Amino acid sequence: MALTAKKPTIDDVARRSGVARVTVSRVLNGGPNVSDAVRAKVIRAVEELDYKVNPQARSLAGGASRLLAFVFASDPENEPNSYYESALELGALRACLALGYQVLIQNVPQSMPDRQKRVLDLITTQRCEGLILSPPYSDDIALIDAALAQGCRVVAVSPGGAGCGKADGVGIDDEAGGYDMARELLRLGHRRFGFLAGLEGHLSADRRLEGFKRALAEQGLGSEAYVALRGDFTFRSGTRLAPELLDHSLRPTALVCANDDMAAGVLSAAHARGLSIPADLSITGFDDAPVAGIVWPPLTTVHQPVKDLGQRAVELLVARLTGANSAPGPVFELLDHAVVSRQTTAPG
Amino acid sequence: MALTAKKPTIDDVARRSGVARVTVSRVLNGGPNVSDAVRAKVIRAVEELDYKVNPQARSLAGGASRLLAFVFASDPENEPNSYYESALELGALRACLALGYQVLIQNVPQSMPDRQKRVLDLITTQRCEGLILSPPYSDDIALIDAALAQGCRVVAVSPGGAGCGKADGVGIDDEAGGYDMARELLRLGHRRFGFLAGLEGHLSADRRLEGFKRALAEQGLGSEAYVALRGDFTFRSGTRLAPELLDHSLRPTALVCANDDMAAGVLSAAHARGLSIPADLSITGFDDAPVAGIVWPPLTTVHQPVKDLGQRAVELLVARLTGANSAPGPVFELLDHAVVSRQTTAPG
DNA sequence: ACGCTTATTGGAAGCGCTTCCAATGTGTCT
DNA sequence: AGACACATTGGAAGCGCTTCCAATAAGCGT
Repeated sequence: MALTAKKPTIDDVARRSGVARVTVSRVLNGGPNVSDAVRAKVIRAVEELDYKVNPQARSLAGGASRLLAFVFASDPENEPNSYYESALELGALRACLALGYQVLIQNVPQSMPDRQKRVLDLITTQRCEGLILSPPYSDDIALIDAALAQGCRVVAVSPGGAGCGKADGVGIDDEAGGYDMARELLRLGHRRFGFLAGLEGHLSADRRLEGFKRALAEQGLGSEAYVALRGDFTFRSGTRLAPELLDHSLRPTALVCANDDMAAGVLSAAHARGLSIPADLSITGFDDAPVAGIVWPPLTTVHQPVKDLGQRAVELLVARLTGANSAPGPVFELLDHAVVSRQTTAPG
Repeated sequence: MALTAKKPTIDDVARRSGVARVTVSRVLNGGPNVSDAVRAKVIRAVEELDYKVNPQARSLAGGASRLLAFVFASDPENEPNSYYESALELGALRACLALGYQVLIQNVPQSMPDRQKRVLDLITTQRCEGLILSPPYSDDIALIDAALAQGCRVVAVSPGGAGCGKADGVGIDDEAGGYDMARELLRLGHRRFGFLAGLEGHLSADRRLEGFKRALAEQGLGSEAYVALRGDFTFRSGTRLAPELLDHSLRPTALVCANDDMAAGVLSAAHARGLSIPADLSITGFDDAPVAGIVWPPLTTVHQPVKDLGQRAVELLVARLTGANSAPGPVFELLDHAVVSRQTTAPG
């Protein structure tokens, strides 16, 4: 096996460029007070040697690990491939690449008994400086507080409630998303609805229901106009719960789902009982995941820029870490959503 | 903001347990030659202090970063959520958690001009000790050689060809998978086929076509019995290429796809032109991704244990790094596959 | 009881980098 | 011209850990 020549160190660069180690360090970190001539010399030496800083050494000396952690909750056994989380991760990865940070992906199912400790240990053990929390962790105040207390910055992705008060956040206006979707259905003439909500604790998803209710209320429609059930965001929970919604005495003409996977499940169940979609029943999702375009007919849904959420989350975090953002209170960044009308909705 | 008390160091533990720093280090690393009494004392001190080793310091001093890199190719713009890669990643994550390693996820689209350098830089820059290559990187001999030359261990996931000769690997027998699927279709009486292959360079996916051909050949069927096209593994490429397959003069009665996403696309296109599946046309996929159960009717496909592939990949890698595996040549681990007959296949 | 090996412990050095602070040089103000 | 600010450089210390090697204690045969 070809033994690798030892990697060049900062001292090699210093020697080669005829300056002190500390000067090289300054150049590497874009520090001030370096003359152009010296800077050029150093940069040339770096290139000639193909020198790369050792992040471990830098972290040890400087106290900054440039390590972020992205925590998501989905249970691999149930949901091996949640679009929402994959896309968030991809966005985070992309931003990290651009910013020179690294992100440790951590999958901590809600079902784990010691899940909070698990996340906190990650910070301690790996020396992560920042935490990106996806739902439902983004609403876990105790966790956020604990992380903050350890000096770890945190950003919540799509927090639904009070989480906003503690940490920075990114998200869309889920309430408005639910409202917009309901408005569209009302416009089409629907007056009796089924609503398939998400897992308990996912506050942002619950806000979709609230927006839905608000739109109904504007038309003078109250709780007599809909029946709501809770699924777990999976396709299977959609197929499982669809019958209960469809057979309800209310006889809904439209089924509104808190995400696309469940909507796909509902759609499948509707097919199975021979319903013609959208003629017999309108179905809507949320997220605009790939599955929305894959099912037949393609799903009307609410688009949200999930990849961008992941990206902005990292950017917010890094802004805090570098001090670029020194706002005293938490900042929340709102991204746009939009109803995408495809072919599972029709006049009711 | 509550300033965090400084984290305890190994010296704190040493002081507290009344031994030397080096002894604590020995206990922490499970080293030999530590008396039970001392070991117990140290462990107690560690617990009382809630001490965690600093991985950066350990890495700097010991030269082992315990960092792995997982490289995947999908272009986020096209395929934000490939089941195959997500599942691989999840498996890798799980194994890393168990083994005390960390994995850096790296998305390097094939379209990047300097993709190989990108991957190698990752090793150098982040000091990764091991590389997990998913297709098509698992067949990139130049990349594998370069990584190996840098002293980085590598394991190829589902290599299709010569990659096996250089690095350790895990995978299923893709050739047999293609063969088995074809056998099933032949058994159902089909004699004219369309085959939707994957992207060029994905050698393991190509082997599925080889297996398919072998099964046909066994029945005396040659190239007159099928028409093959190349897609890019996406749903969209399935819908796009389906017409060409269906309208071919051969008039295939079964369409065999190299993965489930494309099969779902083909299915969708078949629906669009009013075909009744599987009565008018049989369609099969490969992978047994969630989408296989989501489309209507559910897809007949070849199951492969993708999560396990990711997990075993990490385990193989770590075995090399720790010396647990010191086989002179590369080892290849074969996992099981199985045809899963659902409802897109019927007698032809 | 003596020299020997073997188990257990600790001292010291140093991984590659950043931090703090002192040492120069250069220009400006009065 | 002298004092002073400022820009530019380097020396030294040390981040928290592991490695190498020396030191001591304990066990054993004869």
